[in-house]
Amino acid sequence: MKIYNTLTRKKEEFVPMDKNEVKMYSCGPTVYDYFHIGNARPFIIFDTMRRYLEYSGCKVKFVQNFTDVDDKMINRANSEGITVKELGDRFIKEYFEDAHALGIHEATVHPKATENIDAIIDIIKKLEENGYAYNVDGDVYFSTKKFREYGKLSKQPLEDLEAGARIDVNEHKQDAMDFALWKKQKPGEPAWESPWGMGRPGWHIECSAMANKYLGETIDIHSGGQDLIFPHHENEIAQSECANGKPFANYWMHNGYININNQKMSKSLGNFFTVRDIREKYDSEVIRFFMLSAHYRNPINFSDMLMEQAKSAVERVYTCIENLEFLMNTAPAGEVSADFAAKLDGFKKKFTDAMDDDLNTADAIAAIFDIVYMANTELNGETPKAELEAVLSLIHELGGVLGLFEKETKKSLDAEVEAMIEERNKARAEKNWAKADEIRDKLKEMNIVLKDTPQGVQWSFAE
RNA sequence: GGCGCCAUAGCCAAGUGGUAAGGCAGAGGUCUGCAAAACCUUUACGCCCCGGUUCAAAUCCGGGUGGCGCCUCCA
Repeated sequence: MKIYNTLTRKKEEFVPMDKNEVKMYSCGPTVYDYFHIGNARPFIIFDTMRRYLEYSGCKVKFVQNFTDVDDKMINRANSEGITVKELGDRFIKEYFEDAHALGIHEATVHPKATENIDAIIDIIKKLEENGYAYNVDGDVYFSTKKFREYGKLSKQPLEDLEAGARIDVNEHKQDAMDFALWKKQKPGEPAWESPWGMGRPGWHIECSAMANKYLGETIDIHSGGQDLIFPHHENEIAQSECANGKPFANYWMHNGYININNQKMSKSLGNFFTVRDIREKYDSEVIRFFMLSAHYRNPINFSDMLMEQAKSAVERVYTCIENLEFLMNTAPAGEVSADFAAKLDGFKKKFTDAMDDDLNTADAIAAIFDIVYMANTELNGETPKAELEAVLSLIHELGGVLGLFEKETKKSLDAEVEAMIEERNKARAEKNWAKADEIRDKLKEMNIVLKDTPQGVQWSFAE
């Protein structure tokens, strides 16, 4: 598999350090609010990455943190009149609700910053010992000038960064580009004991500490949104590599933004939609399909029209699945022919080739639509049951890698509906169209749509 | 000022040297009592513009134009 590595700005063959366990770290949410659709992109993308690695036979240790203490958390907790912990607990719960709905598997570990203060203090101590950190009256900073490679991820030499830096009003820092590792407690703020006095972790150190603690000094893949490249990921590299003297991450993956009218969606611009809100209008799989319908590094626009398009596309696949399930009822026995098996392998290869090429989910989805087209055009009442089963299972197998088409479609007809359909069939046989339509309308009110096909009456739930 | 990304049909979107995937929407048709679904056919002589390299360019190179992002918390 090839991965575009932000560190080298090239697509590279992915070679994990340990074939038996890929180590992945992805920056998780700051749990001060519901997450928005822009936040959801990396969650979905890297969940898909993880699923695909697992599908390919790798074991994956996937760590995604919760930032549950920082300025935003504190401000929000204050304005709501609750503690930072209460706020964090609440939105961690809300995160899981939305994440589960979106088919995002739980990470192997979801560490919280506040529960890893020891690890954070340890790494700051190491940085101090190694001469990269300095303490100014209880605030501890990282000295960027000491780390020669600072800027290697964002490809920005320190001098250029400094030239562009806005004035940071902080007389404690030795240099404008230095950043806080440990922040001295201010009145009313949550704080922990440390060698530098009461305080809390800085913005970037938690990821270095938790990646180290749960995955080791060097990890395979580190991922997140493009806006984290600088300064967050740059600082993580500085911290981890200066503390451990080893490369931090071998591959850096960054997803593009979700835009509204071609402008980045963000909390500060106020042009965002929460997943919670969108879920009221669209099925979660539609949201997921939308995310995966473009390459993860490209920006995508979000709009109702595009969601409607995604919805129709998802429905096309489900219609095909339902049709196949329907055909199964009366399918003749028989084996899967060699030709047919080869055909299915071809689809599978197209799918894995696409995924192997830097997670090209758009092409992978196209492979699934190729299967749909084949099923719609070539399969019918004569097709052996085994072949229908094979197609269905392939759609579910490949869909499962993307977290799509996983919904249960099997229905259990209750006796009442069955009787109504039977009654309508009788009416149709007698060419009593008025009565037939009346029954069909009644079923429609019950959210059941009928389709008259050469094989008999097929039905499905509307929507 | 520094670093970087993007530009493909009405809409979305793959494709990085070999002659334009896929989805949505539209049109015509098949099937049907009607409908729905499905299927078939059809929709870019061209991939922002201008040059260049090549037998061959959406794809590589140079120069433009337009849009966006990071450099400040941000996925």
